[in-house]
Amino acid sequence: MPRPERTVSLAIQVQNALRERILQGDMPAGQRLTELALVSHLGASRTPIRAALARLEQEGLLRRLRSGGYAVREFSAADVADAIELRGLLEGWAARRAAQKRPHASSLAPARAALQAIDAVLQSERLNAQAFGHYVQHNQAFHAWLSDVCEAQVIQQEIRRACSLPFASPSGFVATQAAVPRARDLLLVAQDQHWQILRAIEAGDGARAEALAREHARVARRNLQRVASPGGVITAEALGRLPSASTPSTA
Amino acid sequence: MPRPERTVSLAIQVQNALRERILQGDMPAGQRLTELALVSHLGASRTPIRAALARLEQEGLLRRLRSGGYAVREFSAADVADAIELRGLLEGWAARRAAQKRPHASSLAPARAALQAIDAVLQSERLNAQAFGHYVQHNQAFHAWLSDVCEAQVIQQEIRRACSLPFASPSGFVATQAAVPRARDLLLVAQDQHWQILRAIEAGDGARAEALAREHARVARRNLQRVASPGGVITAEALGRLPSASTPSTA
DNA sequence: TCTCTCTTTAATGTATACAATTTCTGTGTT
DNA sequence: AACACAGAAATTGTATACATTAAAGAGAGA
Repeated sequence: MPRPERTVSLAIQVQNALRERILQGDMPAGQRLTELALVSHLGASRTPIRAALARLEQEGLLRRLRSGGYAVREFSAADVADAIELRGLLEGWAARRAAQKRPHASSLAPARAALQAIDAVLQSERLNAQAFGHYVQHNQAFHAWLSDVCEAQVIQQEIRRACSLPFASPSGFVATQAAVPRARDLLLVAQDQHWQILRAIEAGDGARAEALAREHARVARRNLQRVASPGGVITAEALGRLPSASTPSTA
Repeated sequence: MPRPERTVSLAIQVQNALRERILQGDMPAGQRLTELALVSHLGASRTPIRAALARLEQEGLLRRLRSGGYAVREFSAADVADAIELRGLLEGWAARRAAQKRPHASSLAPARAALQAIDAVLQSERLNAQAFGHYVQHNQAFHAWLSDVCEAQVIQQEIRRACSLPFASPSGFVATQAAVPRARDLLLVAQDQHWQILRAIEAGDGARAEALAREHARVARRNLQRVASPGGVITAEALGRLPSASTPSTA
């Protein structure tokens, strides 16, 4: 019997559509989003649009204006780096907690499966777009598993929030790496860390698991620095079609 | 010239009123909140009430129901403990970052002032309600300073969110301690940690600052365990008028 | 008596009209 | 020319009617 085929509410559709457009860079950072303009662009009425805007603010993609309304949030290179480190911090906590809980082998199985799949992807020396897609998929699975095994609702929620900023998500910069010559080398390093995190959890070594997860996030930060210009400022071109990261308003 | 006397929107008023009632335990954990019921209770129309509900969900006090609508969120003792540890994790990050930044003496001044004020409060051997009030006030000031000096917007935001759960806030259990016989002793320990955190930051010792801040949060966790019953379950009576913590639905 | 289905009820989702506030603009004065 | 003020436009905040969907209950059949 098929699932009842849940129709998503208009508000969610609007939210997704707006997120897409913001992340694609269609709306420049700092720009104010007026509800009426969105009404004419998206077709929905103000009510679901208001709801979507509120949720996108909570997601971190918009910021509230003092006088009311919202604007596309601006991210400096420092903000992006901090967001990535935040994720590392939380995942590190999750890894330590998971190690302390001494999970059964059955709990470890999905992680092992995800990592074996990544191993398979990385076997070929040259990676095409499809290979990157597979990497992203199984990478997400591993990180999702990591936030699950700690069995701490509160932390899971924060990890989900931290990863909602696309450039902070575990696979945030993988797509941009597709163009980089030595892309595979970076993924190999990350994958080695994956295995070591899993082994540390298996062995009940919480401190090591935490340290590894933190270091693992720094790989993403290093990739960010490859993309950013020497001055530490992210240019729109450098980020390509990724997030709405831009120069901070003060600089 | 006085400030323009900003009138807060109805939605905010509703949000505050609802938060108050939830935290006072007027609405039992798990209870569904229907908009129409709130309309008749609070006088506002559905629109601002919907907005308030959405924001309270983001605050963590409500949870969304699959079928739509919201219910008062239930917190287990484990949830509360995790929330406290999350705060310690974030504040630890902030402390380390602050130490790495080597802040000027002028930046340290407000922290020193807050701690000296706490010292003054703790000098008397017997603490009355007013003394606890002062402790809470300056304790909040110190922790607010801690999240400020790290100068990382992203983290500040998360700390604010983590502290919005009242039992996870730095002063969450201070009020409940007022009844405990040796209350002052616990505060003395916490205050010593405050000074050591400040010294570590001053000395640029990031690792020590982080470890201290993490340990500092564990003081709050120990206080939680004093309040919780032996089985690890928080009873409504034990928590008194504090948060809407209750037994989890599964147990 | 149980269960399945249909009807009824109640709740949320959406659209829109109105109110209040903010922001811009043009004009007048100094 | 600079500033202040008033008015108009635009934008968000609020209320409410309507649509849609989930939940509850009644009734018939097994």
